[in-house]
Amino acid sequence: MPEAKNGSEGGTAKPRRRQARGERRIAQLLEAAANVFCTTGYSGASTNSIAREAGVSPGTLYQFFPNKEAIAVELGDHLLTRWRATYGQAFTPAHLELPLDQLLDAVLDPLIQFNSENPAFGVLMHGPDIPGQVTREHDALHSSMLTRVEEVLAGYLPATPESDITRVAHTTFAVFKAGMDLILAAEPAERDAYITELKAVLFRYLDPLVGDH
Amino acid sequence: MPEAKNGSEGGTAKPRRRQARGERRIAQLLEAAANVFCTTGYSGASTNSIAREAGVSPGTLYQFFPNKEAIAVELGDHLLTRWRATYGQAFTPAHLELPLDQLLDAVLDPLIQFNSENPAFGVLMHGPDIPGQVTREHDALHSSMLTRVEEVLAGYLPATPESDITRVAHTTFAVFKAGMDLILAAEPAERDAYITELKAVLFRYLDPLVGDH
DNA sequence: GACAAACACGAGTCATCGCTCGCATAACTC
DNA sequence: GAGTTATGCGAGCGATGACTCGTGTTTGTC
Repeated sequence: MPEAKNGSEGGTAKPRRRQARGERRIAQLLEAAANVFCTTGYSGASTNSIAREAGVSPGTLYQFFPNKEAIAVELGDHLLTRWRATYGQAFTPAHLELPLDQLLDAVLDPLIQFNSENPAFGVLMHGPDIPGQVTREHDALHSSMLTRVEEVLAGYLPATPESDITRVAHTTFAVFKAGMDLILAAEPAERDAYITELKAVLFRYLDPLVGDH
Repeated sequence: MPEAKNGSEGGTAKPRRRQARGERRIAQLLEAAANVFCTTGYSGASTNSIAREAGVSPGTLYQFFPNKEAIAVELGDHLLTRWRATYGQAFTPAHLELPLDQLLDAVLDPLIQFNSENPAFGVLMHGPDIPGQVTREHDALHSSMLTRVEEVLAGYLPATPESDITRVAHTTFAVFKAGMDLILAAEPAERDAYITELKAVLFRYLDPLVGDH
């Protein structure tokens, strides 16, 4: 993916040298944006409110981002990169050798932890009013993860038609996401119980399919 | 619930006689609003776009609704009323006597059909940018349904602590909603397969709990 | 210290959108 | 038909929010 930090213009946009102060401001603004997006959603978040949350003026915000969408894109890129790393670890081949219950622990725990620590991820990826570019990047990631799950399932279910496997993968994903929302919405004291419950749903769903492995 | 069609004023707001033409316009506007809400979400829908979709002027829209929120409230009320009827039927005591697999068929099929025929319901009930009144009414409905499910579960699981039952009910709901989204997003040709898949998830989740009943 | 470039500010501009208002037409009552 | 009320229109008002611009300050370089 080409690191195109400078708006949407193709060619050689001026790469404007940043000072350390500027880099700090950018990080500050992105964190502020993550907070505001979490509480009000994307379209509910005004650029002025993001600037205020970050403790800077609107003009300063536009020193670093060409428009509101670019903030979401940049934040989405950061989160997406870190998410890719997280799920890359989660799907380690060693994990996939485990029996289903331990496999679920090994795969889900890092993913759950990531979403707990980065609630903006869910908001930005699944919100209804998100800019097109973020949606497209998320869709690409989603299908690559889907393919990964399908490959794993296909290993367990060699005789099953592809369309069935795809459906099971989609269903697994949807259940994970629903459980994730439940976990995030639960009181901290309840979270572990809901994590266990999500694993139970997926275990009982997948165990009969995986069967004797 | 008091049928308060006239804005939010408490007292005796003038009940303004409607002609048949006016009732037709209202229905037309509500249907237009449902369409626009489905495609752009609530906050993305401009009152002008709703009026345009209905083929009337903005002024005409405000002849019948005091403000944008009232449109969502009125539409939400209609859908909520019909939904209550639907799930009242679905949870018929006779259905609850059935073995789990048939119980799931009997309960879920009407609910799935309703959501398929009224996609605005899901958008309005679960959207992130919905006016407070709709949210509150939906929350009330949600907890009443939750209670209903908890009662059923408590009948099957007399020795289980209340907090566990609540968690199972929440989880069941979340899985249903996720499956519903999947069904609505699927190609029409795929829908039946996804309906079956949703039932499979819930059956395998609940069967070990319900056990020998 | 001198110069340039990056950073910071916040009042102001412009477009959008919820909503109003004056006026015209249609329908109901007598 | 006369009077009244409901319905219909669409230009325009006011508020909001994304974004700009003129100006001043800090940082880096020589």
